[in-house]
Amino acid sequence: MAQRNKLKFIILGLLSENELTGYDITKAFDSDIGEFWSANHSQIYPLLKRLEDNQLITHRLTITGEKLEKKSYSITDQGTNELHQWISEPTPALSATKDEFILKLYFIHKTDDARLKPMLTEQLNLHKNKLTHLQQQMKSKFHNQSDSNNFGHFLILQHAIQRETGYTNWLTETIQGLASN
Amino acid sequence: MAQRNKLKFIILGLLSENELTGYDITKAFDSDIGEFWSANHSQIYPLLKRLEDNQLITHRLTITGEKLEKKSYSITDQGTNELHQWISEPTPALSATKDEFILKLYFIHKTDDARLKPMLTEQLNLHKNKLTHLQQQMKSKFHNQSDSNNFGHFLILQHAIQRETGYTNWLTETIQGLASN
DNA sequence: GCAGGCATGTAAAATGTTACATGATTCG
DNA sequence: CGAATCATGTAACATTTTACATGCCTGC
Repeated sequence: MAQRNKLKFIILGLLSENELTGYDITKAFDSDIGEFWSANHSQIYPLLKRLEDNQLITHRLTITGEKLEKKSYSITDQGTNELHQWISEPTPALSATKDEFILKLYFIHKTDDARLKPMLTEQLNLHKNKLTHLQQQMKSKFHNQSDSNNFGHFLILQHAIQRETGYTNWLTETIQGLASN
Repeated sequence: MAQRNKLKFIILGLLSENELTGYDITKAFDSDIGEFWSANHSQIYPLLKRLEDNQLITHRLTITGEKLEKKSYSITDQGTNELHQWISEPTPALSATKDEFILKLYFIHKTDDARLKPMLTEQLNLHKNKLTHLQQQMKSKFHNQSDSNNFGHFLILQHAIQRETGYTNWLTETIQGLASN
């Protein structure tokens, strides 16, 4: 009975904090949530409609300027219930971490394969950049200590920083190991 | 131009090592590759057909026992080319790590939320089990030193062990932090 | 006035999951 | 001889990505 449709709960979760438009939700995937989930606006708008049909959210219309209409969505009691039920129920499945680079690595057999060094170096740069970005986020949002009102966000940032640190260390050591051959 | 259809390359990669049936490929996702990718047989069989139509693989029929037919697939030169082209080209995108537990955590705000401890403990058990499993794999496949003919596999196992070690450490420390409140 | 961002949607295609469906072989 | 595993497929559905499509607002 693995819970599918996680996007539904992301939307409910975001709306449980603030009244938001589809556009706002789309943007959330470019920043905060983008660290650990992705979605496009073409997926979000239809889902917002469906959630409203199911009475988990409602919206009110706002006019910006002369006539630009915004739909500001908010969560209903029923939506809040479903959100908390989802959070409370077990999360038993460890879904495979789909990392294309790791996949490629799997098919490299020889220690002296010439493709190894450039591949590892490329990934090291990517993960270093991500780590820097995460550390900046941590600094700007929590000034290095947990905010008692956003504990979960603090924890996942801490976790992501720890993960990227481990990833870059592993890459660095592996590259060094190659060089000494 | 992000390369999609990674399953295609997993199949090509597996077939570049051995002649395999669809059933064998399906099983590979329960063991080795299962650590970092997933796929069902209902996705594999149609894709095998499509890859054969595109002349990247071929098959020969084998009879097991009296009449059970097996299709043993092998890679063609063209398939080998595409595989190596994929491995050689850059892997620039860092896709978001979709972890449902992390998602739930994001929507927990208070440090004293009663759901935190059971959630973290559940995940700790899952990741400890995974770590144990990975360590056993490492032992049985590489007896703690890299096999010069499966270097990539060694590296990704090493990476996965490092990742799960970090994950369990973070969970353990977070649980301890809760207890001291 | 125009470029970039705000704002909302639909369509088509690809990808992935769950369920349905069938039959053979091996081992106990 | 029956259960587990080998072996291959299709159908229906859900999810995700890419492209198409439109129009307003703000700041320069």
